[in-house]
Amino acid sequence: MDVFTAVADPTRRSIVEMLAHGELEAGAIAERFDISRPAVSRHLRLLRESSLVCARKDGRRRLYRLEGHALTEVADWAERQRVFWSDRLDALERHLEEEEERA
Amino acid sequence: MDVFTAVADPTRRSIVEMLAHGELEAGAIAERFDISRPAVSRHLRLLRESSLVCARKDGRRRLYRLEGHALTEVADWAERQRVFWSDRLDALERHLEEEEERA
DNA sequence: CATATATGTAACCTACGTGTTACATTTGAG
DNA sequence: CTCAAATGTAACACGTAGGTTACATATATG
Repeated sequence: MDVFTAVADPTRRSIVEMLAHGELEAGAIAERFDISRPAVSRHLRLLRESSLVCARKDGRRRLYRLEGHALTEVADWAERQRVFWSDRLDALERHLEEEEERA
Repeated sequence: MDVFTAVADPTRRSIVEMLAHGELEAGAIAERFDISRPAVSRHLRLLRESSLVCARKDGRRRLYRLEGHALTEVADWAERQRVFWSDRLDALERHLEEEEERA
């Protein structure tokens, strides 16, 4: 699964947000959702397969943490398109659009 | 449809990339894909509904162009998570350095 | 006005993603 | 050794996304 698809799911985005603040074990992640633990486990696998997170074993627990690279891919793509777009517009057009948005 | 889901589809990402370089009419977009025109038309509608693009009529053609905000939403989210993550990583490195100093 | 062109909509089909429950696997503890 | 805890996997159900073809809706043009 590619990174964009991985991040399209709201549950997986939430997991990414959790892990952005630090390492968490699978159980701790699962208990923050209303869905079943296997469902969360699947999301974690998809996040691993898309390289958004990685996991390490600690006894019988698995500790998940965020992997920066994949996130950068998303941010960079979106930012690059946005830059092309804004370069393409001249200052006047941009100004007029902002006027319309305020109206 | 939310922006993340909109951007998860490779066809729609290609359309966004095309439009980042300038306005295009529906037909010009459609002919660059192997799928049927109605299929592309649907993608365009989804992109409109998620505010990634907007369209204006010009005679019997419809000219599509990129809309900046929605893209920014994606870029900002990804970048924000990445920053939290790297801040967290810096903290860990600092912690480990302190450990070393004590050793 | 009649017709062709450009585009979107509707109805339908299929594949796939996401949920569930039941089971397997690993590992710490008594 | 045995058992419970933590986690992942398998099999299945089901909704929805995305493809197709057929049709509808403007709008330019002869």
